[in-house]
This record gives sequence, structure tokens and C-alpha cells, in this order.
Amino acid sequence: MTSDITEAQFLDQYNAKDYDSPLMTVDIALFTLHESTLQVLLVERGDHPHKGRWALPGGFIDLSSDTDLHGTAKRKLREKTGVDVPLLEQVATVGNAHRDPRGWSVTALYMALVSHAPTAEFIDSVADARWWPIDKINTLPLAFDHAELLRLARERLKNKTAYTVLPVHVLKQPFSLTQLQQAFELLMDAKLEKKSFRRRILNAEILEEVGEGVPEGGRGRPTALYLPAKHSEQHLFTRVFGDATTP
Amino acid sequence: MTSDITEAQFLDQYNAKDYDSPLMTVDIALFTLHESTLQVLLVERGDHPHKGRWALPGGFIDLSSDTDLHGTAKRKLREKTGVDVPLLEQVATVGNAHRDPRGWSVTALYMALVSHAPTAEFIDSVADARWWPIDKINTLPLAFDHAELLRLARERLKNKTAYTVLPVHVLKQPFSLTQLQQAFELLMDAKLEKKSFRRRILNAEILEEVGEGVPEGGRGRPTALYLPAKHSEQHLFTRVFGDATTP
DNA sequence: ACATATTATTGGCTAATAGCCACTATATAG
DNA sequence: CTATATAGTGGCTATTAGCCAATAATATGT
Repeated sequence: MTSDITEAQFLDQYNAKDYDSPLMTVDIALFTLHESTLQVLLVERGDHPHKGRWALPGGFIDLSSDTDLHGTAKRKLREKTGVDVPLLEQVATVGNAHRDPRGWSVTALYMALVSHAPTAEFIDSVADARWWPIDKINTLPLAFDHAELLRLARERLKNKTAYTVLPVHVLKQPFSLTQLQQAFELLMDAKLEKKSFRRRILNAEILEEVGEGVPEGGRGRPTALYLPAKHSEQHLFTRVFGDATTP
Repeated sequence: MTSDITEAQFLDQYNAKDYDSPLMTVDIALFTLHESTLQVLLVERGDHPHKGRWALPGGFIDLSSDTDLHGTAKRKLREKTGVDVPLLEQVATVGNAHRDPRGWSVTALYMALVSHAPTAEFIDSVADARWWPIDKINTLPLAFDHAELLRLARERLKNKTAYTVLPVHVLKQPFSLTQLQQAFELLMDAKLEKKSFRRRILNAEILEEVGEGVPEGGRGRPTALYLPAKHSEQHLFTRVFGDATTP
């Protein structure tokens, strides 16, 4: 009976190890844009289980150093890429008895976006990590249920792009509206109408013009360059592009 | 070194208990509508820690009987309410070192909707569980970080109501458009315009008319009654009501 | 210097849909 | 029969996405 002791006494005699508990991990789908393709960072597993397969970066919580789950995700990402990513968002949490051969396992899936340049050199120097174009993934042997996790992250990415300015995070700053539109199109996997796109973005007043730059391909009219305004992050469009919603 | 053994050998010698792992729980915010107020089901804790405080229903995963996280949430809810809820959706996962005095703890938060009637008798017979109007919660001593969890669930409920037909789940079937609008208004915590509301819902063709019923209050013109069509669940509006978005 | 190709930006129209609010329809209470 | 209450509609304006053609500003080739 615990009913007639104080909370202090209860906590004193409590030992988490007395109870069965699932494995708890964090996985991150880190996306970027490179050479006009959406890419995701994968790591080749060096240990069992699923040794040799490609996996999303992630791993176990360090109970002594991590203060929260978000911090665990940030740490894992920093260990793999050397950068603090600007956007790190929780996508879903998947847990069941069969996803990991070691036993009942739960993973909190995060999604992050980063522009290609800052991480490229670092990642290239790490033998076991590399960017993969998203549409080549289905040919890879992925570890655990990471194909499904990736699908979930991809879907969230697509949906959220339809009503936010998420794609600014995969661009080098500053950027042109043409580049931003291309980013939107790649993240949403849909073609957007030029005028509609520009009208929407400019009317929202979430970008700040910061000068002129050379157009795509080097020739043609010079282009205005923009940076996201401070409040751009929390801007939500009340109407969605195309019909780019996924049930 | 694990590098020169097979996966089978690795799994053979692996024991989850050799590693520190956080507490892993599931919590559910179960909402309903009753007497024109949004209500949430809370349970009075009978054990340490936070004995005597009100908490969201939930608890630990049963590694031997639960097959997945969603199943754990369903089981916990069934144990508390005796019903299988039609809508059970993951909201977020919160994990940190301080939310539970027993140690590093992670909880997967779910949200569920149910019409008041079917659970009322059952819940009333369970001494430690009751419905609380959502706007009276801030006067209660909630356990752990459940005030924050409830805020997260409430926010998701509000946001999702803006572009789905979620509120059909808190109504007794069949229902009138007036009742549906009231449900929308309570879940979104905003006033909606009658004509806009009706036009939107009817044009979407997600309801099926099933007859006539008495109007609200008993007097006045009789009202058409509706049931949600099979595909109503996955209908997404590409435009949002009001400006009912939360940053 | 000029014609041509190339990219950026704008103009102007149509269609869909939310906000507004007054009006009509059909019942109950007395 | 009249007043009142609730349900449902008509008809207008404003906003914004889709469409696509026109204009602007630059680089390159001759």
C-alpha cells in the first residue's frame, strides 16, 4: 500500500528500474535543398541492430546531460552536422513492440530544415553520414521503420509549407522570390503559379527587401533579394495554395 | 566491441535494463460538450506522486499487452470511460528531467472527442473521474505539467477545428446545423457567421440529411438533421474560418 | 550599337468563397 | 390570430487564387 505514506517517503523508495520501460529514442529528419532536389540526411549504422543500413540521425536520451526531449534532438543533430539548426519541429511519436528487435520501442520524430552550404563540408568529412535525394530513398535499405518515419516527416513538410513560410529555412540568405518559389515547389512537390505566389508572399509583409542580385542562370533582369522579417516565422496563411492538402 | 558479432548474437546479449531509460507514459485529453461548455475528463490521483491532484487520464505502457502507443492510449481511455472513442489523435510528446518527481519522464499526449451521453453514466459511477468545464480548470491543482498538456491539446483542438469537421464527434447523432455551428464555436472559442458556416459545410458535401427534428428550445421552425458522410473525416477545407489561427 | 534571348516583375481579368445583414419560412405559446 | 422564436435563404461586397499576356532590365552574339 502506498496510501498511507508521504510523497517524500514514496519517492525515496521509488526506483524506476523496478518497472519495465520501453526503449526511448529521438530521430530527426533533416532536410535541405541542393541542386534542385529535396535531400535528407542519413547515417549509415555502424552497430547492431541493423548494422550497415541507412537511418535517420538520432539516438537515446542522455538522462544525465539532456534536460528535455527537444534538447536531445538538438544535441543529436549537432553531433552529426556541427550546426544548430534554426527550425526543429516535432512531427510525431511512434511506439510499438516490433519496430526495434531489441524490444518495445518509442521514438519521438523531429523534422529540421537547413540551407545546404553550412553543413556540407562537415558532413562530407563524416564518413558515415550523407545527403540523399528524397526520391532515391526507396532504393535504400533503411533501418527500423525509418522509411515510415521519413514519410511522416515528408508529409508534414508538405502540409506545413502550404500555409507557412517554412521554405525560407532551406535557402541561403538573402534570396530572390524566384528561389523562394522553387523552394516552395520542391517542398510541396507541386507547381505554383508565379503571380499568385508573389502576390501572396509580398502582401503578407513577411519579407524585407535588402538589395539586388543576379538572376538565376546569370542572365536576365536582376532580381530583388529578401530576408525573412522577424515575425515571418509565426505568419500563417488563412488559405492554402493549390489543393496541396493531404488527408 | 560489437563490430565483429552477428546481429543475432548482439540481440542475444542485449538487455534493455542495462541502460538508463526515462519513464514513458501516455496521457489523453478527452473533450466533450455538455450544457454549452467544452469539458475535459480529469481523474483524481489516488497514488503518489501528486496524490489528490487532478490529472489527465493516462499511465504507463504495458509492455506485455500493448502492441503500440495508440493502443495504450485506447486502453487507458477504455479503462476510464468504458467506451471506444471515435477520434484519438496524437498531439505532442513532452519529455524532460523535471516534469515528474520520479525522474526523467516522457509522455505522449493524445486528444480525443466524444459526445457526452454514452460515457456520462459510466463516468459518474467512477468516483475519481469527472468532467470539468475547460474554463474552470485554472482553479484546480493539476498534477505534473498537465495544465500545459491541456493547453497544448486545447490549442490543437482549436486549430484543427478551423479546417476540418472535428466537432461532429462531440455531438449526438444526428444533429442540426445549428448544433454543429454551436459545437464549432465552442471548440474554436469564436463566433461564426451563420450563412458562411452553412454554405461552407453544405457545399463541402460531407453531411447527409436524414430527416427533420425539433429546433433548439422546442419552439420555432423544425430543423433538418444530418449525419456525417463516410468521407467527412478526411475532408480538409483549403481556407480557414475567421482568423482562427494560433501562431 | 543593336537584335535576341533570358529572367524578373506587373496588369488585368475571372472564379471561388467569407463577411454581412436583412428577409422569408415554419413552427409554438397564449 | 398574433407575437415570438428558431431555421434557412438572397444578394451584395471584399479578398485572394488561377490564368496568361505584357512590360522591364539585363547578358550575349553579331
